[in-house]
Amino acid sequence: MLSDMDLLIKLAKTTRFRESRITTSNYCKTFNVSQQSISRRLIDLEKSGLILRNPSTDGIIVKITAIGRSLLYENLTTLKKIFNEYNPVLEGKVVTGVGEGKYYLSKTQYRKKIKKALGFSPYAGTLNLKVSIEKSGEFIENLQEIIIAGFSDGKRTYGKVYSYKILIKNVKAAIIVPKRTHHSKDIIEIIAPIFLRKKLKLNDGDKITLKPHED
Amino acid sequence: MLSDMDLLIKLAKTTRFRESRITTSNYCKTFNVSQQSISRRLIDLEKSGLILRNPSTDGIIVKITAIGRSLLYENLTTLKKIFNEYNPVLEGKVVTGVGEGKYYLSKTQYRKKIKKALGFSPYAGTLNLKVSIEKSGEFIENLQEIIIAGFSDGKRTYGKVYSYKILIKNVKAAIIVPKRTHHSKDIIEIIAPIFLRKKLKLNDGDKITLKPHED
DNA sequence: ATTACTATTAATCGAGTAT
DNA sequence: TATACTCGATTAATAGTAA
Repeated sequence: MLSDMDLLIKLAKTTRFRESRITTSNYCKTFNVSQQSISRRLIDLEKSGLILRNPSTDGIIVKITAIGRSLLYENLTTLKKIFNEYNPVLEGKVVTGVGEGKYYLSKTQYRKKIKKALGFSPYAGTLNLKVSIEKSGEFIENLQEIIIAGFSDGKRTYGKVYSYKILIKNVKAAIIVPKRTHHSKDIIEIIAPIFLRKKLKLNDGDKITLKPHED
Repeated sequence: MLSDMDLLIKLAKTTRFRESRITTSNYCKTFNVSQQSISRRLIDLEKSGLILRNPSTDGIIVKITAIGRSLLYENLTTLKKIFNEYNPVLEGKVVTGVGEGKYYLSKTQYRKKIKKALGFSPYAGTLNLKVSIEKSGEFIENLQEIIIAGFSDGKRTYGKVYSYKILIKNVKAAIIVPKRTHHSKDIIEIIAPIFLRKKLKLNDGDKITLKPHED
């Protein structure tokens, strides 16, 4: 039985994510199904948003979409994890903070919740790193998410904060992402039990590597 | 639609290739199919030799077989190739030849065929490397196979030889595997247009790295 | 050559249920 | 509780063809 993923992998092998001409009669040989089936399944893949398709009497111009590509990449990551070949790191460059992490860390209730959730009392400032949006997205996606619940102090409500445990030069730390800025950004904020800038002698522009940290 | 690979990946994620207890009712939730379908599909996977299955009224003890594992690994390699993350190398240790390559290279007809197939006239000896059987198997499996046809000289017939283009310290060379010894061995034989031992100053015990070579 | 529609056949799924 | 059988319902695949 031919799965979507099988067909998508075959497409990726032959098109390499570029606009390419294929024919259903070619494909049906490799999967040992009918020409009609390949035709229908390609239409299905298009309906699912995994490929773009431009059929003609001369073949079909296909291109794997970003969604299709990320589905394939997700599969790759899964298989790497299965075979213990997944050792992700994230490179970042130290920048002077513009994030709102420091504000959050000034609230006692957040500090208490962070201590409970992450196991350390955070230093009252964040280390800000400039990163590749794409790479940080992928890195963070594969970390275990720990949610710091929001709260209300009577005057206003404070939103939840997403946190992700990491190691930064063997110091246990965490990336924090306030819910209201929970979208891809090129600056990430890091909290730690110590003043990272001082203890690790970091200056603006220094490159640093983050690793996942699981207990 | 649930494919064998989807189910096998899920099994690999939860069992990590160890004997583990699962239940069909648990699995059907993640795939959004019926309990009966998971049951039947697991039986199918067993019939295909991909898993071992020991059902009871308390669940099913499953274990992914070597065949199942290699199918998953093949998928990993395919996806790595798609995302250009596949840069295989093979480490070997120089040993004094015990292979039969030299005999083959003494036959003019083989030499002519090699020149035609690989694009170089081979030096009349082979460089022998001791390698890990498992790693060399995987390395060679992923190289393009070029067959040097066999022939007959009237007295006897000479079998075909499999060859695989490689780079050894940037020298274009090839692994050769005579058909009659075409099984996993811990010694591989390399031919090249030059006397590798002399030109690369190699001695027994020296470690060397092979890379694939495509034209 | 193609792609892909329609009608028919084949395979797969799931409800009910035995064990 | 499990697994997994039978069998009717559903879905997918193919043959024949139109475009």
